[in-house]
Amino acid sequence: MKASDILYQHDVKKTLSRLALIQALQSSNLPLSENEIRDRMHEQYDRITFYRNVQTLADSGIIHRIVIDNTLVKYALNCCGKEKEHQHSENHVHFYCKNCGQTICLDAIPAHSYPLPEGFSMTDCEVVIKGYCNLCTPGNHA
Amino acid sequence: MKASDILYQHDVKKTLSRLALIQALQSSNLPLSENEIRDRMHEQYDRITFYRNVQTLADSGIIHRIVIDNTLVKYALNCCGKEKEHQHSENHVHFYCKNCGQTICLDAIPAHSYPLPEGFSMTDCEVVIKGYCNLCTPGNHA
DNA sequence: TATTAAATGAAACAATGTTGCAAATATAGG
DNA sequence: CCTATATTTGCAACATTGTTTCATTTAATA
Repeated sequence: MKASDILYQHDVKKTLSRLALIQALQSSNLPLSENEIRDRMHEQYDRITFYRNVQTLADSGIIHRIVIDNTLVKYALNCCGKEKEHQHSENHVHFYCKNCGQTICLDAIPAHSYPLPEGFSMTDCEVVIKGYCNLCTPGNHA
Repeated sequence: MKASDILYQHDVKKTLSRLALIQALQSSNLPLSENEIRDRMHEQYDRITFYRNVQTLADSGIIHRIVIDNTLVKYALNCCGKEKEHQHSENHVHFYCKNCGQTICLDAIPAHSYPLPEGFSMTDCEVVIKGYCNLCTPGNHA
């Protein structure tokens, strides 16, 4: 889907930096870090605007934030760039390769539901699996 | 268990700042942030030493790190201060209250195992559930 | 096209995490 | 107990990440 249509459908103002940010994410089928997005945005990248826009786009449901650890955050378009019309499930599982850094949205795998203590309520469940991808798992030879 | 015994059993050198760090965590039955630990360490707290020691103690299996999000990390003793002798399970579930900030180790709940794509391998599974604790859930009146 | 509210980008700040290095300290051996 | 040695500590300086204020620019509406 066109970046401008995504913004329009989510009732978010169309600006050059937002279009460039969405297009950067669309140029990859994997979630990207700020640095990876910056490299794809070229001149359009401004750090302060970036922080504000990822907040705005996350709030409006266009993208989601994946916290790999306290020093690494990745961003991904909801619906992962596919043309699916149905709303992206917020609570799916993410995989991070500790060797190559590749991050994968396992959209097909919903986060398991865990029993909470009496009186507690849940709004989000974030699951990050760390390990090695098919290319980096010892013993696999690509 | 005494802090010095914990260090000895894990073959980590006994120093004042490590003892104070462990004792700070022992003084709470909930995981603590750096600031919460700092307040409990008083004069013994030094920021650089703190970062190095949490790394050392995590590597040796004495504590574990809970990344709530990119701007908030909590630390907890393995075995959660209880006198259990068995090794703490690395992959349990954590709960974070979005209202009061309280973080809870749900030690009894092992992280669910998720199917990975062919050729992938897992080393860690981090599950953070966010929501509201019993005191902060709307509708509950303490 | 003019109006208005929102978005941008610069500067300055705040918080978090890291590295190099000299001084201090913990353990092991005598 | 004392000395030797390797580790730990704490300072200074730096790097990265994220935020706030405010004047200017831009997008959407009438």
